[in-house]
Amino acid sequence: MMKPVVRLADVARAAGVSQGTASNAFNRPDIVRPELRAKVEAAALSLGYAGPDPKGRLLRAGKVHALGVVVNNSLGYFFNDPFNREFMRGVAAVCDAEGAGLSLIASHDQKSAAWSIESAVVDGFILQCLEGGNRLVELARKRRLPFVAVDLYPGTDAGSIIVDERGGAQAAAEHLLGLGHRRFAILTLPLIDDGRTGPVDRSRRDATQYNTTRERLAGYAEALSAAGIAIDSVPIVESLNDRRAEEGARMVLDAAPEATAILAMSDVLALAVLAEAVRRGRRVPQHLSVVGFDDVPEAAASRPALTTVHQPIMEKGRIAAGMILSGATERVALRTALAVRDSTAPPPETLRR
Amino acid sequence: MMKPVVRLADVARAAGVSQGTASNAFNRPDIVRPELRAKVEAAALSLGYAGPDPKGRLLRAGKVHALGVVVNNSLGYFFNDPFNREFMRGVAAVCDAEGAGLSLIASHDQKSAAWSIESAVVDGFILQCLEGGNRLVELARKRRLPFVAVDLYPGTDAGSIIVDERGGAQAAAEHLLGLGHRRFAILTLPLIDDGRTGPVDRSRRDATQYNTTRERLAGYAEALSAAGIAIDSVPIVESLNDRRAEEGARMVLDAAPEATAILAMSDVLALAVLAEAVRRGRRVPQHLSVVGFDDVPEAAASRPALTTVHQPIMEKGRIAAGMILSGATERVALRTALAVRDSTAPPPETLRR
DNA sequence: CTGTTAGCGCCTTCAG
DNA sequence: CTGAAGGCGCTAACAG
Repeated sequence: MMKPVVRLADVARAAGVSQGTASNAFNRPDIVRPELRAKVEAAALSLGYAGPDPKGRLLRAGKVHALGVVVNNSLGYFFNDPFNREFMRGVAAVCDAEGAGLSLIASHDQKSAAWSIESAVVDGFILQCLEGGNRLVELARKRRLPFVAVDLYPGTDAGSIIVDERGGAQAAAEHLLGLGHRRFAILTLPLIDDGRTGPVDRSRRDATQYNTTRERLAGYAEALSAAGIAIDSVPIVESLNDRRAEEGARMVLDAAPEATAILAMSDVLALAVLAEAVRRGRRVPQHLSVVGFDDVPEAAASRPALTTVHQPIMEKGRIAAGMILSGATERVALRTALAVRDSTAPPPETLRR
Repeated sequence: MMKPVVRLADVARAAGVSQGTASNAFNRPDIVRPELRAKVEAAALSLGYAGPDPKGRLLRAGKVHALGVVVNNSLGYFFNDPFNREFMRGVAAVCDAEGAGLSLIASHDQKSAAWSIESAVVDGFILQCLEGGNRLVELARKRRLPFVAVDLYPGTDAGSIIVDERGGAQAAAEHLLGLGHRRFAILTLPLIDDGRTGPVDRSRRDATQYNTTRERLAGYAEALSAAGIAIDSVPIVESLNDRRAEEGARMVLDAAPEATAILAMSDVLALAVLAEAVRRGRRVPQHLSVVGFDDVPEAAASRPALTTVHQPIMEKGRIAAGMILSGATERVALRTALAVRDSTAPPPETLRR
């Protein structure tokens, strides 16, 4: 007794109808005579027919009605990052509403990424490009399916959703400057895809690979330099953006013990700084001001609530999914806005330079 | 210029080889003469061929090499729940390792669930059954694909992964009893799929639909009754397990102001109680002990660190994914273990009854 | 090594 | 309303 896979033709034969009619009985029950339909259903039941196989339908229909979200990290990391979670809520909302499927495509190593993208059964891709997106763009392009790049502008042949990273970063720095801070340190997201962390020198800074990081750094630099503070004089520490943000927080506080304000390039990093400050007995915002970036849900819930640069994360997910499912792939630019909360205040009097 | 979809046959023709050879050039490049292969590649390039279409391959191969995770909530909720996240990390690890795809199948309403399950292109399903799993089991069974139910035993025709819920709950209650507590309250996960929250009376308790909830309640009841405390004398409050846990925490503390120990049926609920206790100025564990269930990563990181019932969440995900991908669907039972941390202590002297 | 051929399972014209 | 037939795009088996 091997595996007598029963297919539509079998059901049709057993029911004594043609295959076309059997198909209709399943897919458009209303147009087939009740009597026949019942016969088909009975046959299906007695044969143990599983219903029309999506694989066949797929090939026939051409369209899959599903989208793939390509993640350039392992899914484990992906699910732990609040930004991604929020983003996926937006994507999922649209998929839910449209009844579309959602495939997760992890690409923790280069080969597997290529293969996954080549063989994903989807109508299009959403590329999470925070880090290392260019590779993914190339892969997706080769597949000749619509795709939209998030946080990266891949060219006119594809969609993209970007936010005003630079303006947001600038606003963050200006906010601190306005409060009277003069001694800064920057805790940055990775600049280069080599896993290195720690203090960043100028040559590394100039070699920045990642779009988002570069833009945000540029925003900080612009604001600071307008206030007469050269970016080269500001300690910059590079950190990974997962649990290891803890280490980054330690490093930046060690590297710039005299800083009164930390520009953290993500909320995950900023929250890690908050936690590390507590550990060191430095009160935020009385002794130290911290500004994040992204405005993930955790930012508003932390104590003190985090001052950060808001970007419409869920909205990005919604737009991205909508673009893929509708087939239109335009370029969308969204704005950022500073959300001032409780983690920033004027520096201690004695430290105002 | 409509849509000149180019397929393998076109490439083959253009390259002057047979379709079979063209196929080999892509899928088994080593067995085709380099010269011909180059010709095929050149033809593909000039025609703009996207590579073999997975849809065709799929139908041919029969196997998809992908699994579907069926979620009976909206994905938005799903991603916010730490239990699910941890579980998915396990699933994702296996998919990563096996190069398998991962589809998310949300089923926020009944019709969409049916359709999603019927039309998912996967080799099998993982059913997250914490709430309302039976419906999903039926749907999956109809599809005649392997599936494994998590936290539910669907019968011998499918896989299942369950943990010793009852024993874990019992251990939690016994721990508190051992510390000297006599005044309890229970904050429970939903009993019935009707969205109701608040105090639970006996008839509702007896009508409990959800397996996990029932087992955990039974565990609490057993331990308490062995200590001479009738479950009917213990205030039980039902709460949703998302952000609305906050409300549940408020309700249970209102309903049982004199309780010295709260048995929370999940860590999400327990953490909400911790937060609410802070708001009310009740110190944990000095004034109030709290025990959770699940041991999500947040439990160990909270302050105070949460005493809770550990279950191997990620391991469950790993096992589930492994079972689907290997085609073997057995029944697996895992153990729970109490993790004693800082949210439990003896009750205040004056309140030891 | 390469070419030919036969489906994988389904849906949808088109003719009755 | 029903039946017959073609083809979606690909791969594997077989014959050269």
